[in-house]
Amino acid sequence: MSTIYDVARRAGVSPKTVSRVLNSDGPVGEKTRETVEAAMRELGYVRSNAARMMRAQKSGIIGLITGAISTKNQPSTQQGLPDLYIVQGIQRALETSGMTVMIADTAGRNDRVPHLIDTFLSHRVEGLIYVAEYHQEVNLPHLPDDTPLVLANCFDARGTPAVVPDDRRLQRDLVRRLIAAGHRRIAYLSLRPDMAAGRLRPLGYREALDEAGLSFDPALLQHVDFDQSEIGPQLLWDTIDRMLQLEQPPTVLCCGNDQMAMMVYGILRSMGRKMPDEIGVAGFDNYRAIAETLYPPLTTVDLPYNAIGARSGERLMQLISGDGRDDHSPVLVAGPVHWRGSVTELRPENVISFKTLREEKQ
Amino acid sequence: MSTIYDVARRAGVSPKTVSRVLNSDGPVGEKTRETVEAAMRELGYVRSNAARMMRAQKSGIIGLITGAISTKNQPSTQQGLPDLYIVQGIQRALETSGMTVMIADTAGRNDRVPHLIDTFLSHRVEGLIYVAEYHQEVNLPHLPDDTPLVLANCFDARGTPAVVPDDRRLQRDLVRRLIAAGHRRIAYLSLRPDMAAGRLRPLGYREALDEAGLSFDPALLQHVDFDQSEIGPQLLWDTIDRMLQLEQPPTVLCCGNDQMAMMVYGILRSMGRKMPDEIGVAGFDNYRAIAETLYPPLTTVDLPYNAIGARSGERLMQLISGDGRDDHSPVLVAGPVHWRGSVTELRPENVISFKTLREEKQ
DNA sequence: CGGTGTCATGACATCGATGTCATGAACCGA
DNA sequence: TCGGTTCATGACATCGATGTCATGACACCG
Repeated sequence: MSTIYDVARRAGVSPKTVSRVLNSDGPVGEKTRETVEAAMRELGYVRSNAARMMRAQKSGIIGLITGAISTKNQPSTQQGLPDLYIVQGIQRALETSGMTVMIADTAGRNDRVPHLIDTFLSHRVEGLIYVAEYHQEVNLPHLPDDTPLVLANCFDARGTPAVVPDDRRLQRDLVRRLIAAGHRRIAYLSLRPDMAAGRLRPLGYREALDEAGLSFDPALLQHVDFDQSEIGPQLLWDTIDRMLQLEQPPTVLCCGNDQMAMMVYGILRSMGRKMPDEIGVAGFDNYRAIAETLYPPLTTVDLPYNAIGARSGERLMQLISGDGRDDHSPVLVAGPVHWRGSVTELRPENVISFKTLREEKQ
Repeated sequence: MSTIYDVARRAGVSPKTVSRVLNSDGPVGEKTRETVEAAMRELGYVRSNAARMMRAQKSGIIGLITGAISTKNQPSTQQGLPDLYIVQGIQRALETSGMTVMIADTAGRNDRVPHLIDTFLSHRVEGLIYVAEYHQEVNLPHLPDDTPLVLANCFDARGTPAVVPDDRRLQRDLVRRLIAAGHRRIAYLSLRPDMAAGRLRPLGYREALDEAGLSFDPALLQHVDFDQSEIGPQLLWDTIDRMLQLEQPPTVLCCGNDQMAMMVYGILRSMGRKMPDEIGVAGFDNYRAIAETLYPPLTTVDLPYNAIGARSGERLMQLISGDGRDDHSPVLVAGPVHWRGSVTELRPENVISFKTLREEKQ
């Protein structure tokens, strides 16, 4: 591959002049510039990043550590593709910055993280983002102080800058909307409580109930470990069955995520329940491949992974430029409710007394 | 960040000796080695890739170009996450090679590909892999001859080394299996014929019918552009409705992919058809998030994107080492049929005459 | 017309790791 | 004991781009 020297020789100028043309540094004569540009074209010259970076002491590289790529063939993924969308958002946020994003994958093994960090450091990355597959607490090895780090979709105990979903608010918004549609008996099939989502979302659920003056019925809030491959569906079936046997059965089932909702569709139909007229279903995530393809399409709330990524990227650029290095409060991100065919708006006479609530929603 | 010189000074040796410790090059005295290693530890030394690569004229970097990350929020993704799994496979294949994989995303815009290639060349990648989101023909800009390129999940007219799914064989294997299970009226809801998959898979379908001596009924093979967001579901509904009205209706519906199958589940149930007893459904891709979560679980055939990635990685390493540079035949990859609850094995008395076929399947 | 500035260009050093060659010490066999 | 060998180490050049400083050619001003 040709170098700046080759170009210089061919154009009959000094390497420095070629460099000037490349970077529009100092002044270059019009004719000289053209000769040099021609030479570069003819040789198919591409500037060496290694040499450049070495001189400049800046790599222009952002390192991204994620399991997005390799963890996606678990027996059944409990969530959508959060980390993937996050990565996408990061790329979008950084593409205007001129930085090159390097992605490294953990291959599902957290013990490889230190090694990946080392590789990145050897490339002298200017910043690192660690992306978790679901909202959780993590504990990364320490980094040299001059390399900023942002945690996306996770947080740690050291107060490292983090960007996480606002689970509580999202669930609250969704339930608010269901209430505004006239629903009063709202069941919630939650994720395992050892996950951040399984802890925070029920809080939002209750918050919405409280606001509307609806009493909380413990029988309607159940944690279901639905993605255990064997007994998961059975657990889900039993839980739903029990709820439907209640004296005042729910009119909507809120699911921990869209994938659980998909499973619930099959179960309700096997039970002979008509959706959405007899019973509605709501998801969480707005995992479009599912939410829009299911029949009827799924009402759900948008966990904006893209935005989480984008905000992470922005936060990192901020840190690189030296700003907000001692701001330790996490960035919370939320998204809109998507109202689709899987939940009925109950008849107006039921809804009318909640007019105010409904307006507030907007 | 500290350099080899800092380490040398601290250890009281020359930089070259430090280099020798790092690379286990020439001989180093036991005590010297320990001193140097201690110095490195104390300084938190990490070797600079830029300098190394510059000297060595080798980057140890493989470039990956894909839309895997950004294309995943199309209104409804027509396929699973093929390119993602492919990327995963590539990583797995390359992780033992000591190469660093750099992933660049097209952000859904093919016009950015030349720019990405330039970026990679400026990093002096030792090889490139282009990953397509679905099996198709592509046309990339020319590369300098000394940088090898492999096409994954796509091919071009120039005979660039390529690794693609064996769509024809996969569909044939699936239909063979259905026939072995006793099915005779097998409908095929195919993808658009302008996609490689929409052309090749019907060939496999017919091949399996021919083998078994079953006559081909054109009424049972329909191309459905199901992922047009508005009319898609309606088209699918009408097509299925028409097929079920036939004098001899099908006993199984083969779908162009698992996502179409998911939609078909909803439609059949809305029509009041019981699955799998009245009618079976089969998919394509073994997109597990769908196939295993649907109720009942989906019978489908495994399009092994992982393997496509792995083979691509291996092929690239081969090219880099100089082997098989003039082998232009594409690598074809297939996977197994996954038999799940969405299709019934018809009663033995129906099946018995096909014993031979059934045995052959194994 | 000499001095001062601007413009266009080049010589040279530098970034960090490492290949090449040189040097000195210890060691070995004859 | 001496020439040859191996071992341990260092001096120096090199990779390609670019920052710093220098140089020569004009132009402009008083």
